[in-house]
Amino acid sequence: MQVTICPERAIMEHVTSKWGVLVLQALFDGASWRFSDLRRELEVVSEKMLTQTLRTLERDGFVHREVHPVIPPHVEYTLTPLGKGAADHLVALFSWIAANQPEVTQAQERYDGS
Amino acid sequence: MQVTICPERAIMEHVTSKWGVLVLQALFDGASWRFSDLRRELEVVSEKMLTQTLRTLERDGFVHREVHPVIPPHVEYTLTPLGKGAADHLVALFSWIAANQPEVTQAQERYDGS
DNA sequence: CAGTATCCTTACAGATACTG
DNA sequence: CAGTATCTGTAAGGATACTG
Repeated sequence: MQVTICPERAIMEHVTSKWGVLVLQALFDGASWRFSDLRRELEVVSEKMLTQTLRTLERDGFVHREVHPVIPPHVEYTLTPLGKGAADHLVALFSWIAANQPEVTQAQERYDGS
Repeated sequence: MQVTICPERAIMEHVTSKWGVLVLQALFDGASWRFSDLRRELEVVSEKMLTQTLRTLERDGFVHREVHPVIPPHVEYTLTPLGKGAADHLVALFSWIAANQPEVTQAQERYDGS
C-alpha cells in the first residue's frame, strides 16, 4: 500500500489501515473466522478489500489462512502469535478510544461551535 | 474523513491515519512544534495534508494550537492530556512494530518465495 | 463458499500560486 | 511564517459478474 519510507512505516500502515484494524480486532476476539462471516461482521466491506487486507496481513505473518480442501470450499482465518501481539496493541488503543469517546465528541462540539 | 459507522471508528481513523500517526508521534516526543519544523520532521508531507491532519486532531481535542500574534506568525502545536493518552498507545504499537520488524520481513520473504 | 477479474468512480493526495 | 485556495491526476475503493 503506497509509499514506503521505511519497513516500519509500511507495516504500521498495514496494521492501522481502515480494514486492517477491523480484521485484526475481529480475529482477536473471535478465534477463527470464515471469509463470509468476517465480511458480515465488518459490515459493508467489499470482497475485494477484505481479500486484499487478509492477503497483506497473511504476508506479514499476522494472519494464518487454513484451507480445507472440500467442496464447497472452507477457509478459516486465525491470528498467528505475531498477529496476536499486534492486535493486543490495537485493541488497547480501541478500548481507550471507546472510553474517551464522549470527551472527544465534546471537544468536537466545542470546536465546531466556536 | 469518509464513512462513519460509529463515532469510535471515526476517531480511530483520525488517530491511525497515515499522517495522524506521525503527527501524534512527533508531538509525543518533541513537546512543542512549529508548523514548518513539523513538516520537515515528517518528510514529504504536503502543506495541505499537514494542515488537514492538524485541524482534525485539534478538533478531536488531541492537539492544542497556540497562536502568537506576531509578525511573522508563530504557531506552536502541542499534545493535550487527551492527545497524550492516544499517543501513548500509538507509540507503544510503533515500538512493538519496530521490535518485530525483522520477523515480519522474514514472513514476507517466506510468503513471496512460496 | 471463497474467492478472482473487470470496470468505474470519487475523493484523497500532491503541486502550485497566492495572502494576512 | 503559516497557512488558504484551486486545480488536477492517480489509485484506492466499490459494484458487478464470473469461476474452481
